[in-house]
Amino acid sequence: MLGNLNSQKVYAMIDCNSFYCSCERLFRPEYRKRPVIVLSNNDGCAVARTQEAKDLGIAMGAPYFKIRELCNKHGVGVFSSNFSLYTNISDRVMNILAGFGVEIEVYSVDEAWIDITNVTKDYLSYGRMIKERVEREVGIPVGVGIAPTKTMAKLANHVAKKSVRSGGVVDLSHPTHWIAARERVKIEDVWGIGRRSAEKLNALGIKSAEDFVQYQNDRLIQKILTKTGLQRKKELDGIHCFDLELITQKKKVIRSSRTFGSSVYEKEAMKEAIASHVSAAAEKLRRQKSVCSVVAVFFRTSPFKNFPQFYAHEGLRLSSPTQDTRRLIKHALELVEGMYRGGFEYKKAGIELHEIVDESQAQLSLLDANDSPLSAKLMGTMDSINFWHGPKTLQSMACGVDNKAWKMLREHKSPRYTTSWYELPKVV
DNA sequence: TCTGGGGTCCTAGGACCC
DNA sequence: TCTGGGGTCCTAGGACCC
Repeated sequence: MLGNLNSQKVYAMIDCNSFYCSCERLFRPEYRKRPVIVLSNNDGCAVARTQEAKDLGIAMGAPYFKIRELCNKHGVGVFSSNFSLYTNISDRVMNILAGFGVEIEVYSVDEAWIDITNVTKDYLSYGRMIKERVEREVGIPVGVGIAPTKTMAKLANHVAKKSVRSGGVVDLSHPTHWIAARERVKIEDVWGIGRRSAEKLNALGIKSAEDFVQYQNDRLIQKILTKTGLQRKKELDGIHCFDLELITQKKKVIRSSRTFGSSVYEKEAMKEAIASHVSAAAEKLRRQKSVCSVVAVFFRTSPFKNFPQFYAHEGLRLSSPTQDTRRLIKHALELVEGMYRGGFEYKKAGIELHEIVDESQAQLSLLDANDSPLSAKLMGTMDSINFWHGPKTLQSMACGVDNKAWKMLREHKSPRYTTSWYELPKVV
């Protein structure tokens, strides 16, 4: 059903350009015109690239050891990821967007939709104003896509990024420009159509977003792409299927995992790593005021290596829900005890918390001790110490005291310019 | 030497029950 | 001894996102 015209919405999708790289550039003006990349944890691979870096042929996810030469040769600015900086800059951008007085869905660290249906009649000018203000007040360049559905606003945003002529703002609020825009966008660049689905659609002769919309057999589309895939197709033709999600949903699964800085060969080191991951995940769990009933542990060797491989992943149900780091560590370490096999070179480990529910609606167990009031107090104190004095100021002994062996490598990390008094930028 | 991390949603298929 | 259909719940795995 199309719904009547009065209920027609207009959304703007705002997306920061090469977000992590743009954050690094803020404090390093000498890189404004030069290629910049940001590396994943452990300086493993490139996870963000500026246009100049893309033009050099640096692919998303390219392992750093394979592109190091190229980077040196072309004077590419190379940075380890600095998430406290990016989150902080992201907050500033989102605050400005929220300040326009409309509904907002923060979709990721660098993207948001806002509902601009009733704030203006001239959507294009409004989009330009949004772009101009974010760039002036935070210094991060953004693209703006405007359209009656979320999926089409994403598409408009994509066109805005590619088209120099658009000046970074594309308005598809009116159907006149839909066909031309959809013809420019490859099917694999449509939001929600990944590589696998694109291959299947290509086989049906669907190459562009426009081909997709024109394809008549919706039953087949649903079969290939599932229900949500068909909804995306409709949204590309202006039919509203997805509302803005205004309330941040609590996580249903919390995961903490990491590749080791250097390989782990000992069970004790593995236990320290696992305990550290539990600590991080449990802190997240408490921050969203939840408890969990299942903890799972996994670890693995490197799939890129020739040597004997081992992968283990096991979960354990607790007798009652908890948010107590100590209890979670205890059970996670029991799992490690049972799962660990010596004689392998371990490269990665992590934990997951499942069956997460609100702490207020946790089932009371009469047989087993729930987290006691004392536990809540202890955890609360620990969280606040770590908040004010920095992560890991206070932690369980199980996490180890000197775990250099598996700690991650971050050789190119920029200072925490905005979140640490000790690392403020200096004006000289 | 060196290849990320953290999520969500959907479906198929098995187990089980009536 | 044999045959059926329909419903629900759970889990594993695929696919996608940034």
